[in-house]
Amino acid sequence: MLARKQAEAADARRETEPAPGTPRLIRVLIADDHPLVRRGLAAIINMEEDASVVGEAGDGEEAVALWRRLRPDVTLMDLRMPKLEGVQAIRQIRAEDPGAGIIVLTTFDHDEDIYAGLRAGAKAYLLKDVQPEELFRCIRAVHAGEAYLQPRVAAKLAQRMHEETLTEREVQILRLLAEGKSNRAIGQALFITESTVKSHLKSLFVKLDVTSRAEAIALAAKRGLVKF
Amino acid sequence: MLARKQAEAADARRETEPAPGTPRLIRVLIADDHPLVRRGLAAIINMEEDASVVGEAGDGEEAVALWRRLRPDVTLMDLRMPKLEGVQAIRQIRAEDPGAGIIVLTTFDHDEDIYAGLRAGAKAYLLKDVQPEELFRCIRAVHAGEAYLQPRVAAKLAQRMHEETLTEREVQILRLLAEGKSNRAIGQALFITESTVKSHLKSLFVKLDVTSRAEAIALAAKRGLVKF
DNA sequence: ACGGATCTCCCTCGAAAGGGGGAGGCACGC
DNA sequence: GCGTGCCTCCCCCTTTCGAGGGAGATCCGT
Repeated sequence: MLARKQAEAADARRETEPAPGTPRLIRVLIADDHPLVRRGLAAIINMEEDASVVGEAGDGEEAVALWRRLRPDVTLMDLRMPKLEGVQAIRQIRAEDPGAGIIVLTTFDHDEDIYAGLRAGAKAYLLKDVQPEELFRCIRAVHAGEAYLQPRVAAKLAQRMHEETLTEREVQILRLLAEGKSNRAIGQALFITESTVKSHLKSLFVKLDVTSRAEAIALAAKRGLVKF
Repeated sequence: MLARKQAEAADARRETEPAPGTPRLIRVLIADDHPLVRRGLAAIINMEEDASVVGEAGDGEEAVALWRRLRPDVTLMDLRMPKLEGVQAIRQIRAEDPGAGIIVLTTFDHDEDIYAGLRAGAKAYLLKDVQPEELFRCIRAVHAGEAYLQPRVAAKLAQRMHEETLTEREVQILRLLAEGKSNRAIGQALFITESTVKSHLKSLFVKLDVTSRAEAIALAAKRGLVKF
């Protein structure tokens, strides 16, 4: 698998390429919707002796397209991006190469995001408050085929295991709830009766351990189940 | 005022200082709680010929302290930071030098944040999705004593003008509401009766143009009036 | 001294929301 | 084929909300 990746990489060398002479650089692709962050990350990664940024993507679609062309060793992927969410982009990439080394690099420490990111196939999940040194360590680890988790992230993930998982329907209802809709409006939106909505809400409240819809919204926001 | 700033800057040259020979560099201080972002920003700013990052702060307190020591020409300030919020840090700095050039650089485009940042005395408000070129332009503008607003930010600000402003009490109640508290609980928290809470809620609903507490929470979250 | 804004508290009343139960249908896995 | 989980809908009942009024107190700027 490694041999194959190297071979494909050889003819795909295009894009930003600051140090061509040096042998065996870790080829990094950056996907982040903030140009400032992309350029900043690229700058500090390129300062490292063993890594080189070969491409930058500003949204999920671009990330997948660039990954196909460049076949980077490591992809740094933000989650919240236009056009295609990071999680979806990861799925598409992993569908083509299950061994692809992808690092989620984001500000969100919601357990839901972490879980979704890793489930999609990311090898590592880093919060943007990491020290640069830790990022470099992570890049090298993923390049070597290893997984990498920050303690904080691992703790969040473990915590999620102990939490009740909501059904698809419950999440739908929770989202509509968070938009401020009434039970009746939720029912109309989902083509079910108000009774059914209440029924779902009941189990929802039990699972989230709350007693009011307002509490439910607050908790859902904290966990990243709904986005504003 | 400019002359004074230059004079003070002369003896304060310490910290990170990559290009000392070149004359009249714009001396930039970065305050952001993400080391990765700090280093990234510093890297690309230092690539510019006329600017140089002289210091990096990881929280609000550090930002104020470093600003005192370094007296930079321009300060890039994130809003959400540990220990001391960006807005507070801006206030403290402006209290010492009303002419201080401060640029808010953040991901939040909530009108409330924008308003608070500029009211505190920032000369510019940039969203992190700006192109690096625009950031450089902004730094130069602020260094020249000018204000700088992105069209998107200006639009948000204009929009806010047409919105009803909430009273202090109403904001307090809105925050407790967003935590999922009942009217009674809110009353107990604020040492007022439930009737009074309802009374405030009435005007709150009218101002926000909503009909339920859930809607109010959703809207407040969108506007940045409450943080999760 | 005045209006205006804000905060405080009170009333009623109908409409939602929440708590307690039960129950049928349906798909999925063991 | 039988349980299990999920979705659907129903009942009753109590509590809370939200809408409609009104009203006194304070502070502040003019």
